[in-house]
Amino acid sequence: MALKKFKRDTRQRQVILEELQRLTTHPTALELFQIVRRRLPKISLGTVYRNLELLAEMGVIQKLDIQGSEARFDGSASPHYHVRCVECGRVDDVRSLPAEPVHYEVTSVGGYEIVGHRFEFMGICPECKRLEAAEDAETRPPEGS
Amino acid sequence: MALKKFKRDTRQRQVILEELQRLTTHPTALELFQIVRRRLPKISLGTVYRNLELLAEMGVIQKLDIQGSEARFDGSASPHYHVRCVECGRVDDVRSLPAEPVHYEVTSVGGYEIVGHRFEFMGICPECKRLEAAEDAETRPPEGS
DNA sequence: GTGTATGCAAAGCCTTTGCAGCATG
DNA sequence: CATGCTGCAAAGGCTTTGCATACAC
Repeated sequence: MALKKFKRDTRQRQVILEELQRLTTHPTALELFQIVRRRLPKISLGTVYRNLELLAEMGVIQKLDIQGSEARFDGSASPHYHVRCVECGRVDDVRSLPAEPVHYEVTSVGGYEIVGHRFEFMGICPECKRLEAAEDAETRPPEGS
Repeated sequence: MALKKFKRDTRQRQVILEELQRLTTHPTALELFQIVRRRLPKISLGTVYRNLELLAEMGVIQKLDIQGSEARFDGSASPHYHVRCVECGRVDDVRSLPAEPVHYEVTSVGGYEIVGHRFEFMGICPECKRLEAAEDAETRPPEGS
């Protein structure tokens, strides 16, 4: 759709995009703000929100509405799914699945004209699994430490 | 399992559940509050939130975290997917799909232990399609025919 | 009687927005 | 230079929560 939505190429916008694309962690606006602030100490959170919204509208990045979480942002615009750790909230990419599981099979549902879909996984990340295992090992035997 | 999470059977809880189960519209907390208030004029929004949360935890109802929308609630606990109208925001059930499209095929993703998934459709509801068609007919001068 | 649930209202969180000055094209 | 963008801070929308009281058991 609209690719030239904005007119100016500001330093703030550059850095926000750069840092987001450098990350693989799908940060929240606040997290990204804190990172960007290391390079631009004067930047405001509002500017981060405004630019993320803009870049997402342009299709340069993706805004992720992950369940039970604030908005997170993905520096990659290519369609792919995500897994969210139900323990710690981190979000990772799922690149092992095709991005069109059933969408194209379902063009009409109950009178709706389907225009898209959302699909995401909930799981327990390796780190949290490790911690759980450690806790179990600690809890099970009678305490002794 | 965790069915007896709460101790008391209050009138507020009864009415909230009754009204939610009567509806097929997946109301927001506020919408349900306004409906319930017709029967219990003194009820507070906080009570509605607390009970919805509780009932969802118990598995009696479902809390839906639909994209780009406040939380909505579904009086049915049976797993099924939803379609959200991108125009007007209404949410309907999708009962024509099995509730396990790929989840059971994906027990592990990038080191995650998968415990669930979310899947929802975006579309244009019949009503909004009708309105769009009407607008088009109005905007576009009738040609030829 | 005891302790959970309620009503009320304030507070919390994330996000958006109004405004005046700044910097980009 | 014109004006889109920024920083600041206040406001907004949804949800949660502290507290004293009411009520289910």
